[in-house]
Amino acid sequence: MKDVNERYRNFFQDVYEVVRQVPPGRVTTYGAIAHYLGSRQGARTVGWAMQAAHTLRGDEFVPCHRVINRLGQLTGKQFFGSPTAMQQALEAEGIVVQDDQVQNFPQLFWDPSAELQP
DNA sequence: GGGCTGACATTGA
DNA sequence: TTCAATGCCAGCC
Repeated sequence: MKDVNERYRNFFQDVYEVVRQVPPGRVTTYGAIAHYLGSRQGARTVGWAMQAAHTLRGDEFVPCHRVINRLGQLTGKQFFGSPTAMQQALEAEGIVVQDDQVQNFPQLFWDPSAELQP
């Protein structure tokens, strides 16, 4: 609370933290992360954080392939270098992806606000 | 220094 | 019911 301004600065950091907490075989959405951060409509910024995240690596690695839109579509697959890399990554974890769309999405959905408590 | 864009989501009509 | 407009933050021109 002392630094409300810093909270925004940690927005990316917080996004990475949440995405890293996503267990294998599960997926989350931009809105869920944004809601967890306190900004429902900030989902757009979360997507921007993902773009910056895919440039990171090593300790800062973020499983962006587990982050998709609420429609279950692999919107950012094109940023993985290969249009199927994201799908391959998800399938490797047991997630069924068909036509760039995650099957049983509601079942695989992982809500940080519900699973992860602040 | 100011304005636009971007891997989305929610609300209103 | 569906379509359109709005809101958010950070990076880039």
